[in-house]
Amino acid sequence: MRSRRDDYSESTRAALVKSAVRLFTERGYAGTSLDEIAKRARVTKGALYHHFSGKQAVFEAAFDEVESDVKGRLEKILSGPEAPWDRALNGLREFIASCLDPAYQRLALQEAPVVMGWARWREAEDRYSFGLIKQALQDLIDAGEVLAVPVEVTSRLLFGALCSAATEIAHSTDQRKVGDEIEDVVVRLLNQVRRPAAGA
Amino acid sequence: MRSRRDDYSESTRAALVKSAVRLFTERGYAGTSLDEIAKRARVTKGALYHHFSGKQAVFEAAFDEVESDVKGRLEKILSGPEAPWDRALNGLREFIASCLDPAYQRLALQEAPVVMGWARWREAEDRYSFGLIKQALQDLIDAGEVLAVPVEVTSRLLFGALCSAATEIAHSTDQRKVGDEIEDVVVRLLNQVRRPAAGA
DNA sequence: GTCACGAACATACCACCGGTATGGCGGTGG
DNA sequence: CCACCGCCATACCGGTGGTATGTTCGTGAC
Repeated sequence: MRSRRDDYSESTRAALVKSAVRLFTERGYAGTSLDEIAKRARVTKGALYHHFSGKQAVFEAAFDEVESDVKGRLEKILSGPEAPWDRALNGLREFIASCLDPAYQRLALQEAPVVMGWARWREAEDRYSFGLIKQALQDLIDAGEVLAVPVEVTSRLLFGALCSAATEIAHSTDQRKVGDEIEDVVVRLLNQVRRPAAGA
Repeated sequence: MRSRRDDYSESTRAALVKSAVRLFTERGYAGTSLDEIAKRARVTKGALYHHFSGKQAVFEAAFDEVESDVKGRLEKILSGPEAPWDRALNGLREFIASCLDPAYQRLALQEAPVVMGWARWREAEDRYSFGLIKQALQDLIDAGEVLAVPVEVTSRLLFGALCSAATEIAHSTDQRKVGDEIEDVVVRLLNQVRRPAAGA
């Protein structure tokens, strides 16, 4: 039976993660102290170290929090009822939109590879956004919508391009304009590799 | 007149930068202490703080060191006597090769945006590799080799894709195979946007 | 030659932060 | 009702970035 204490414990842990996401997004990993994270969650460092093994673990929890959110929205779109090509396109737009979230931008895309180490980050990304992008590309190929390409490296190229572009959008003064430009270029490129038989 | 002391000073500064490049590459920015950097250069932290205003400044000096190297090699190729299309292709190969250098990989591409802050990093990149890529793309458009595209965002997409891909290559067990795959995909994409009149 | 001066360092010290050890409070199961 | 233990607070330590101060020695003026 789930006890009252379990509720309390989970609540403080969630508060710590929420606090960590906020502060890591605002000041970065190196710029935020554990005392600040704990203080914002109205506890002390002792509580933090009870729930997490260290600063890295706190970061990874914040990372999972942010990634899960994006993954959820992407999954919903990619498993929709539309045609494969349209699902991919909508997924693309959704991913770009997600990248505009400062938390996802800084935590998951910028700092995570440095803080967690590239290998661990890549492993984690395989279970989140990158994994979905790879899957979407594979689906397009299986459906005969696009020419056969090496899925792993192509999705890696696509992922890198989108992350870089999204950062550009996020920091530009006219987000709408830059966003449209990028979507335009990507769609044009995708249309180039689209199989003639499937196209208009 | 250049004094003996100036020689000494420049020598120790260079030794500090070299030491910083080495250690930042091996252990990352957060993982290396200023004492270590100074020790490897056979001086103390006092000397380091005489030449640099702080840890960030040391990192930026190391960053400039690595970037200048890559920029030099790229400039040589891009300003060669070959046709624009071939120069671009050779530049592409050279850039991918440069990305395999652990120092450039980790320092300039991975940690720099986090350590220097994205805005400052972007500003610096405009004067280094990214600036050259953007210029190369502009040249291709001016020469009528490829379709007109928004240069800024397209080169950003390309740059992001290449960096991401290069990291993938660097960490893969069979670098040759993955490298060839990536070059193949990129060249195929580029050929898609190549103007029919200019192509074969 | 020598002497004062300042650049080029070395040394000593401080504040802060990640991490650990220990103490105490209160919900929970028996 | 009580002993236990999870949950959390407090106290403390080592290391690190940064600063302030001391020391050496090449340099240029006389």
